[in-house]
Amino acid sequence: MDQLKETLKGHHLRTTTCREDVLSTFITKKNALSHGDLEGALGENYDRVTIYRTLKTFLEKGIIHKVLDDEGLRYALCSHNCSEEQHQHDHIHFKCNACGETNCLENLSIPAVQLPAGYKPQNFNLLIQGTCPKCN
Amino acid sequence: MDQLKETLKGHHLRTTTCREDVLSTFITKKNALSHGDLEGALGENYDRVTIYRTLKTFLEKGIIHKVLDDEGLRYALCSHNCSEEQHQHDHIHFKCNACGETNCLENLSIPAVQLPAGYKPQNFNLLIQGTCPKCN
DNA sequence: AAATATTTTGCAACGCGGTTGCATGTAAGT
DNA sequence: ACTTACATGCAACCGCGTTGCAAAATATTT
Ligand SMILES: [Mn+2]
Ligand SMILES: [Mn+2]
Ligand SMILES: [Zn+2]
Ligand SMILES: [Zn+2]
Repeated sequence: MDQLKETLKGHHLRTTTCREDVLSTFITKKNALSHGDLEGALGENYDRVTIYRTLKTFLEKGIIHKVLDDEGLRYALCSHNCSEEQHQHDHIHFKCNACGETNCLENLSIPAVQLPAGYKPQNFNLLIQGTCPKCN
Repeated sequence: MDQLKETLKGHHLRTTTCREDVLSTFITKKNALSHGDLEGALGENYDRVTIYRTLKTFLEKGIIHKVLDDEGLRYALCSHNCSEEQHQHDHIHFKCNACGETNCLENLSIPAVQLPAGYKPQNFNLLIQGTCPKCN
């Protein structure tokens, strides 16, 4: 059975060509993608709105996660077993100021910080900007 | 001499009532503010565009810095001696999911991380979301 | 294989955040 | 006071993202 269809089924989603193409794009390009990137990659095939809705659905079902950025949101594949119930993303994101790519550093977890009394942390987002190995 | 005027002069900016009011709003409310927050606070006094331009100018001159957010950008006062030449912001930002406020934790610097070979880091942005002391 | 129920898509329209051009108004230096 | 450089308001515009609704596609049942 097709790998893409299997992933979609695994997250309780109907297989549609748009979903397959969006998922496939995330897999082949490995960096974080904005809606505009996808629109560029998938061209005239799908309506803008459909891509927005696909991203929203993928977010909810735990297929992708948001990546914070100082200019516009991006999305990246969830590597591990995220689902509708649990998203876990304490890894670092790196944005290259030269090529503009943003990537997940899946192996690097965000270091713990000692917050002042009264703060109850739940989510962590660490974005490091600089130059990536390719542009070095 | 007025404190506000002095700050503006110090960053080589002309004193205008809009700039004074925006700066004053940042000082009295202590949390990070969005453009919308300022529009709400300053009401009918100024055009939206003027507020946008004031924020842009303050950013460039080192009076405020951007604060990352999972939904829309915010801005906060630069505490130390930022200028046109140097912005230094390695402190942590905390966003409360209850009251919605985002604050600078100026005393908490972002812990160093060991990046893989080839990555040259320049900027760090750490956003922690959770519950703040007030909403605890 | 056909019929049905349910979800997904495309289209049009809209709202919001942010930018630009240009004429007018204002601050600062002389 | 006069001049110059900068700041503001207004109008128009663009891009991102959302919503409502009818048509199309998918999954399920017969
Ligand atoms: Mn990631
Ligand atoms: Mn800050
Ligand atoms: Zn790069
Ligand atoms: Zn709070």
